[in-house]
Amino acid sequence: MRLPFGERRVPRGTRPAELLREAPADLARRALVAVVDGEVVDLARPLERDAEVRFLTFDDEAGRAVFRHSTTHLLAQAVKRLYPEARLATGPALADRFYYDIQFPEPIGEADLARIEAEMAKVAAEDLPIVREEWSREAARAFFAERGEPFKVEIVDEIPEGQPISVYRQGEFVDLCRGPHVPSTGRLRHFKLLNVAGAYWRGVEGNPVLQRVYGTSFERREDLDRYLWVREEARRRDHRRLGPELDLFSFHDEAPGFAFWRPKGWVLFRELERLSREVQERHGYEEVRTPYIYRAELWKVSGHWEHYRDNMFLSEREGEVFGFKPMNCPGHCLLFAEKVRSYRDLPLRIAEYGPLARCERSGTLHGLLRVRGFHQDDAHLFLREDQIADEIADVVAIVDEIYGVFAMPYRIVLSTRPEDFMGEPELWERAEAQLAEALDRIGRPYRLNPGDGAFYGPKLDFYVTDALGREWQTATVQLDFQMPIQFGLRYVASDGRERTPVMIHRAILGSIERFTGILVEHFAGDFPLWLAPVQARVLTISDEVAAYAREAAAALRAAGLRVEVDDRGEKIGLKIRDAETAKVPYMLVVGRREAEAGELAVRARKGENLGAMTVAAFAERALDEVRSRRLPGALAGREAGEAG
RNA sequence: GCUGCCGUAGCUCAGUCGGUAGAGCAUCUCCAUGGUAAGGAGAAGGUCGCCGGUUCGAUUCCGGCCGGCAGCUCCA
Repeated sequence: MRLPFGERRVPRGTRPAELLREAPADLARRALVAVVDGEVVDLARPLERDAEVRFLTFDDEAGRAVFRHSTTHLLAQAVKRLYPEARLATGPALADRFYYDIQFPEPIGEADLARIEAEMAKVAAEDLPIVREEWSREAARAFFAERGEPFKVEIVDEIPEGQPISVYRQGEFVDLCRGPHVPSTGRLRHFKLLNVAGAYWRGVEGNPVLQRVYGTSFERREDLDRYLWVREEARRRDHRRLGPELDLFSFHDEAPGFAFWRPKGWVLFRELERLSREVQERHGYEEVRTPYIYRAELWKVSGHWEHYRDNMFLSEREGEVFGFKPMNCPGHCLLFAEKVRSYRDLPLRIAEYGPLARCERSGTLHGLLRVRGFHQDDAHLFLREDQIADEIADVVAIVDEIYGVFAMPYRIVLSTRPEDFMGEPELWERAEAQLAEALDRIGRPYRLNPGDGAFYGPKLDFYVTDALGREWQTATVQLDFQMPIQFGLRYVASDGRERTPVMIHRAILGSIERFTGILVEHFAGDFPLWLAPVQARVLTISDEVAAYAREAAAALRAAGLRVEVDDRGEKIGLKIRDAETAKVPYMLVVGRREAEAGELAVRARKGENLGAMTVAAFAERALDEVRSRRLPGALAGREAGEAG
């Protein structure tokens, strides 16, 4: 046997667990499962031949999956003890959690989770060995039928001929399962049941509705605590709570899926647009504004009619159907086609920030993160095929610039041809290869996500990581050979012949609505100064300095800062508290002393006292912070750019 | 869209076993002019999501619809 800690000769039938006796203590203690010639198996699975044997711990993604999958069995066993009538369906591990779909005799609520959890703790304390057995189909069928587990019987029936049917036994509990599993229930100490939701058996509408019990588990207590803290913190930062609280935006029943931007939120929105314009102008983009509503004819040409109609807002007028645009590309194609284009004009980069509308299914709407009306920092690039790699490199450079500003690392995913696609498969393959090649050329790693491309082309999706370590899909770059053909777009090549340009659809922030929602949660409302809707608030100590306060505020506004005055007849403590709650970065306290000296007593957020300074000195300091788009303390040192 | 849950004042929530509702915060008025996270007093504020049914009477029970939440599915 070849082991990470050397080679060993052992008799046939030796178990990986036995090999661990000679392993370093840390590995021996932490190993969860073995990998024998690439196959993940139980530590108790006898070795039949010479092989390379490795061990997985909780540090390995696959190890964590096994660990959490084993926790689902712990959950199932506890449930069967408490509710013998419960019928088990399936219980897989997710990226950071697990769930088990269960049909309870009576629906349970989240209040019941603590009881189940307590029972799980008992099973874990019993430290029951988890043992694999292989059964005949008949035996498995009979067993689960007799135990009143119709879902398990159904699964048994669907296991292909020739594939072994394995069950795992821990104490009195036996579950149908492919495995592998950790060696005993005692390994699973740090777990937490999170929530209950409904789910159809096999995820098919019309099937019986089961209750999906979510939970998570970790090897170490502190990692579980950290996970739960992040969850709780995410709840506190929820943009749906903070947004209205900070006076940024709101929603009304009258327009489901469409945000109302209040003045303060709109400041944020415009600052993001400003950042985008600033960067893109430097990269040779030209901004346009095209119509919102087009005849159905256009959507038939672009392919949206066939592939995207269900998501479009359509209406009929004078016997004709019109559609509100869900994307800008067809409009930009019309613009491109207006003139005879030379190869010298390419790449032509057309940007637009106008409104888009997509009729998302009602159940998918979610605050600003998923809306029906939104704006993108959208652009369409028309180029020659030989310009693809350079142009993609340039787009990635823009991504770096923009996400660097927010200290958000990202990773890239390449999505390929979906089932519902347009055009010739060969063109798709060419486009997919070109995207991969462009990334290779600038040395950017990426992952593959087959079948997830847009209907007109493969794409690169950028997943950014926020301050809580959560990932969000934001930027997207889509390579499209189809639409230029559909629209009959041409340019005159250097040899005088007409050729079809290639198109790149790209957005960096993505939906600005969505991105604002992400930022609210990323910063927990504590925006960097350049984004803060109110950058400073002048607070008066008594009525007699109100005039001076207004004067100082006017001077700061004239300098280009967003400033409010709080001259209410309240105590300074209350005004500080209110400004702190509103997350105003600078509080400028003004009393008789400051009024006489022409100064401001500057208090930064979180109570830091910066002392008294003149109005001009504060303006200079603040403007410098705005211009540099500096980040607030906690994020300032964070690694930006690529996450690999 | 589907399943489950929810919808009472601007916000957070209590309450009515069927007899048209209450607290805190916010708002307004008055007193207090107070130096770094809540000064005091008073007032005003609700077609109890919408429509229908049952009932002498519905915010409460029933049904439908709308919206929200957790998921499923889908995705910027």
